[in-house]
Amino acid sequence: MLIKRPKGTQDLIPSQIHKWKTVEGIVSQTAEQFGFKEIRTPVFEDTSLYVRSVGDTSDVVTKEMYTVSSKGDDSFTLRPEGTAGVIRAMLENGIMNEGFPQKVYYVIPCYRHEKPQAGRYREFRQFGVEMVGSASPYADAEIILLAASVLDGCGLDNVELHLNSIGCPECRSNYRDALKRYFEPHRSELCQTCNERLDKNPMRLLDCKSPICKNIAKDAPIITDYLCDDCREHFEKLQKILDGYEIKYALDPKIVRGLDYYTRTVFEFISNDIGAQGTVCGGGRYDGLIGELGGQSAPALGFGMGLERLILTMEAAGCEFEEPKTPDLYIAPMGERAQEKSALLCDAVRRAGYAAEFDIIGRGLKPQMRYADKIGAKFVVVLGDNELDSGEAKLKNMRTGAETPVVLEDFLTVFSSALINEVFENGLGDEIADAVTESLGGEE
RNA sequence: GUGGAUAUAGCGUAGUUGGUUAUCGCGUCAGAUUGUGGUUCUGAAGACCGUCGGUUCGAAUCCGACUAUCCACCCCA
Repeated sequence: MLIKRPKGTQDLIPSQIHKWKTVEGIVSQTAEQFGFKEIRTPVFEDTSLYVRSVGDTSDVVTKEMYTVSSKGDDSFTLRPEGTAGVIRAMLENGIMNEGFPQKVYYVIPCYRHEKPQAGRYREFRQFGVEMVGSASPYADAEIILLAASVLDGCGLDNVELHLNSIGCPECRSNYRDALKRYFEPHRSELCQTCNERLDKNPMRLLDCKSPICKNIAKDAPIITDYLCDDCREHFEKLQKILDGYEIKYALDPKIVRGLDYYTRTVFEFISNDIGAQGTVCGGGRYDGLIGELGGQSAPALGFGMGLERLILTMEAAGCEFEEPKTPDLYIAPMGERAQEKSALLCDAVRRAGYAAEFDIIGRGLKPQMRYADKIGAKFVVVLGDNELDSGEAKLKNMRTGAETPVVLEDFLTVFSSALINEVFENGLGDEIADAVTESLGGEE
C-alpha cells in the first residue's frame, strides 16, 4: 500500500511547476517595483504570537491551528497566516528603527486545519506584503494598487475589488452597540449561531447565510454611518485616490475580516470563477497590531494573496503561463565509445552556459530522436563511430530539420553561433528588435 | 464540526436488467530493411474494478460498513 499525501496538501509536480514559477515571478517583480523587499521567517512560531495577533476568539486560532509542543513546555504553531510572524521579525530585528516606511513582501506556505474544498487547502501558499509607518490613505491606496497590479500582471481583469472601512476601535464599539440595539428585538428569530454572535461579535451577524438572518440583517445599520470624523475622512480620501487611479471597486459593508487585528480599511479581491472560495486576496489596515505585540505603536497595513486561488482564477480565465525552458542541445551517442565522448562534450557545452543532455539509458538512435523531440531540444548532434573516426559530425536544427557539418574540435563555436541564428530566425529576434525600438520611443 | 456526490491501468473513461479472457483514448515501451524526431501504421507492457464483509452457482455491477477524494455549509487566502 502506497503512502498518500496528507489530506488537504498537494504535490507541485514538474508538469505544473511552470505555473508557480510564472506567478511567483510576477508577484515578486511587482512587489519590488513598488519598493518592497523580501523577508523570510520561520514556518513555525510561538503559539502565543498568533493568539495575541489573530485573536483568541477567531476561528483560525480556536480551531484551525496546527499546534505542537516540543520537548519541554514550549508550544509552537505552524503559521496560519503571514502577518504576525513578519511583524514579529521586524520588531525583533529592529527594522522599525531604520526609519519609516518599511515595506516587505513574502511568498510562504501557511497551514490551517480546515476541511479541504475547491480553493481551500490545509497547506496553501500565500503572497503577502506588509507596510509599516504610514497612516496616510495614500499608503492604503499603494497596497491596493500593488494587489491590483499583480492581478493585472497575471492577465486577470474580472476580479472584483470590494472595499470597506471598519473604523477604529471607538467607531466599532459604537457600531456594535447600534447593531445590538437593532438585532436584540429579533433575537428569537435569529439562528443559533447568530444568537451567540449577537453577544460575542455582532458584526458577524451581517455575514450569516441563513435566509431569515439575512432578511433581518438587510436593514441593519452599516458601519460606515458610525465612523468617527477621522476614520470617515480617511476612507473618503482613499476612495478619491482610487478614483484617480481609475481603479474600480464596490463599497461592501459586508466585508468583515475574520482576523481581529484589522482597523479602518479592509478589502478583498473576489473572483466568481473558482467556486465558493473566491477571495483571491484579502487585506487591510491594522494600526493596533504592533502595539499589541509589544512594539512601539505604529500604523501598518498589508494583504495576503492565495497563490493556488490565483492560479485557479488564471486557469479559469485562460491566462498564459511562462513556457518551461527547453534544452539547447541533445547529444545522441551510439555505442560505448561515443557515450564517453558525449559525456565530455555535454559537460563542455554546459560549462559554456548552455542547457544540454545526452543519453544515459543506452537507447537506440530512433528512440533518442523521439526523446530529443519530446523534451524540446533545439539542436541535436549524433555521435557514433563514424563521427569519432572522422572528427566531424552534423548539428541538426530540430525546428527546421537543417543539418550543418561541424568539426568536433570547433563544436562550441559552431554551436553557439547556430543557436544565436536560431533565436533570430525563430522570430524572437523581431521581438527583441521591437522592444528596443519601443524603449527608444521610435516609431517602427 | 454538518451536509451531498464519487471511487475501474500513470491520466481520462466504457461496462447495458449480476454471466466467464474488463472497454476505448492519451501517455509509456518496441517495431515499420542499412545511423535521424514531430504525422501515420503495427505490436507490447500496464488494473487484485478504493478496502473489508454480506447476498448469489456466479459480483466491477446488488446490500452494508469503513476509507479516501471532490463539492457545499462554516471560515478564509
